Amino acid sequence: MPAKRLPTLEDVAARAGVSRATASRVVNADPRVGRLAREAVQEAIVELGYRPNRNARSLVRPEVDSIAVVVPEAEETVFSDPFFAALLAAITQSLADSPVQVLLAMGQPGDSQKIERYLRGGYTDGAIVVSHHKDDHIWQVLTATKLPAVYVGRPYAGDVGIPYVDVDNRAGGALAAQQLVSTGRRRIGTITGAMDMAASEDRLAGWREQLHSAGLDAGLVEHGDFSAASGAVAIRRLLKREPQLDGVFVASDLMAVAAVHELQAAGRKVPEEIAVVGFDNSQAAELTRPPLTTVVNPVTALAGTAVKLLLRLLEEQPVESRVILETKLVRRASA
Amino acid sequence: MPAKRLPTLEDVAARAGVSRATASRVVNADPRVGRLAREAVQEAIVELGYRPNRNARSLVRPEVDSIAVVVPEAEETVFSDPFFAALLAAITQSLADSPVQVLLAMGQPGDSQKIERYLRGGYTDGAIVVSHHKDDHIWQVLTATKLPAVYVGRPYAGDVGIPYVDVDNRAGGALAAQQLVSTGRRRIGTITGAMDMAASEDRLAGWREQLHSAGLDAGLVEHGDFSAASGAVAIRRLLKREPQLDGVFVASDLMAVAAVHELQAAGRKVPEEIAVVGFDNSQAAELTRPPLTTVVNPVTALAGTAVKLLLRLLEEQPVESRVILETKLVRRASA
DNA sequence: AGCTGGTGTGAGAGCGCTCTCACAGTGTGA
DNA sequence: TCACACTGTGAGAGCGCTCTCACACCAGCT
Repeated sequence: MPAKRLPTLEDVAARAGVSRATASRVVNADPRVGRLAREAVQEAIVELGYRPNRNARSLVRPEVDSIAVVVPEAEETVFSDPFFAALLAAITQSLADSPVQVLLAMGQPGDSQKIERYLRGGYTDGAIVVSHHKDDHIWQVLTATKLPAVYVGRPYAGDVGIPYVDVDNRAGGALAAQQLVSTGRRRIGTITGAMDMAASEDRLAGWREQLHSAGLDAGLVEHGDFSAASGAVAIRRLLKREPQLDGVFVASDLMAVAAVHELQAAGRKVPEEIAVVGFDNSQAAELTRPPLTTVVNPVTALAGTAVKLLLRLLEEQPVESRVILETKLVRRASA
Repeated sequence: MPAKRLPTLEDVAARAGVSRATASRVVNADPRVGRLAREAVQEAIVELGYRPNRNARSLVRPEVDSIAVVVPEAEETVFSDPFFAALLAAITQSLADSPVQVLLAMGQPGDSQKIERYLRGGYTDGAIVVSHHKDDHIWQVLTATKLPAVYVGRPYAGDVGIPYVDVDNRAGGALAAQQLVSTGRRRIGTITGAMDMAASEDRLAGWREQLHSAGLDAGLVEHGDFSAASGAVAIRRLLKREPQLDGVFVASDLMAVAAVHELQAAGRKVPEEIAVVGFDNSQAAELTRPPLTTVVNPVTALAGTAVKLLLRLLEEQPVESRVILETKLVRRASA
């Protein structure tokens, strides 16, 4: 029930005493308009409070005007997890100078229906999917509707015909393990992320590989879910299983910080008695005591690459089917 | 250059051997369609990867489909400041069950041009403006284009004809001061937020009022800008001006946590030697040591009310011109 | 047989805009 | 003087969709 109809270009044109075409030219800053007509139109726009109808414009001039950032996680998680926050900031940032809008689509990981409906609904021109879980069917929707999309993080299902950017998680896990091994740790555990995500698998695989080649036991694995709480629980389990634990690789800084607190509460000195290596190199890694040795997750590059790939996809240009970014270890006090 | 034209409803209809009208009915789940026709259309949709064109639909059926959350702050700030993060999460959350999309418009506080262009551009049906500064002209744009909008936080310019929701910042400041006074503090300072924002003014006014009525000096004021760094700087200045400082009200938890750390680094015991009261009751207030006594900023209610008001505005229903939410003090260890 | 009402379907208008095309008006050079 | 280009403007088609209206068809009644 649009009680008061918004002013249209037609109204503006009528008021300015010109044709709709001329009014349109003024709105779009077309230079071939006479001084008088231009001023009359501009005046009419102000008087009527005219605001172009984006839908009508997009209908006739089909340009890219929005991309969705899809995060199949609960809203609180998205805004409180520093990795997502940083990623979102970086994505928005890298689109700041373009007229492309960023839409945020979130939702419980279990219930991806809402997101799927969203993607099918034609709300957006393209999608960047972050934090993909094993069980969601997002990629199938993307494929079925041919919606241009890019994943951040390798899709669990493997190559599904959608390009992705990822950090070399396997190498990262190996780097972390190597740091622990090379500083003389011998009873090394790991706390993984949610195991329905490829990143968790890869980090674990890298850690395992490295321990094996050092001839160490790679069985001290506990599964977290990337949340702080799960990090605390996991380290307690690990300690119970192996009281002599002297090193641990934690698959995210958020969990690592929680684990360190837990260790300190249990009277264990970090790093003297037990070394901790995190993953992400988030701000928390720097601020916590002791500062966290951690594997760099190059969020800005990840976001930038994803945006670049998607924009190319939207222009129908060929793109790499995957881009793997290198990682490195930042040595601080915790290991 | 749309090389491959996307399938339209016309294409679907042709493939299914029905009219466009019938295809449209199937897409919109209109029950008055025969079994055969329905199945044929559904099949055609899958085969063609059809996805409705939102613009065309919105053109003819003008419904609310997106609202913008406008935050005139830098992207990093928005995602790292817990107040914004919580507010965004709450806004998104309260729109989660409606088909309304949330658009995020951010930008440097100084340069509100980008945001203004955005609001004028007809990208959205309504706006929730958060963190309004004295110098931005956002409200003028909103008024000029008659874009339905709601402010979170009293607009600096006062009543500008745009409804707003706010917490009672003045009462909050008074509450904080009262807590300090009533626990025997006598040399009480305050660290304000950015002074080009109404919230900062109001919190300061409440604090000042309370000190006056207790017969205490209300001159120990240092200005921050709501960032952690500014909190640290301000507390140092305060200590320099008044080494006997025994209480301080900090206008946000983020600054308060930084101030506490700074105090501890300077060897002052909190709360024994100096009591600290924050504002926001963010998660950090609970987690920091000692836990922060702080004034509650009811983020969820703020967000919910703003959304409710805006939706009513969009339905052309009358709304209150302002809603002021009550606040209270949460007593923890820091004061 | 004719009438009524319900059901499924199609034709076509029109949402607000852009853009092509045509054309009037004004110089400019042969 | 006429042909020519160039500039500014308007008429009108059409983007993909929804929705009204009309109508064909069939059942069940008189």
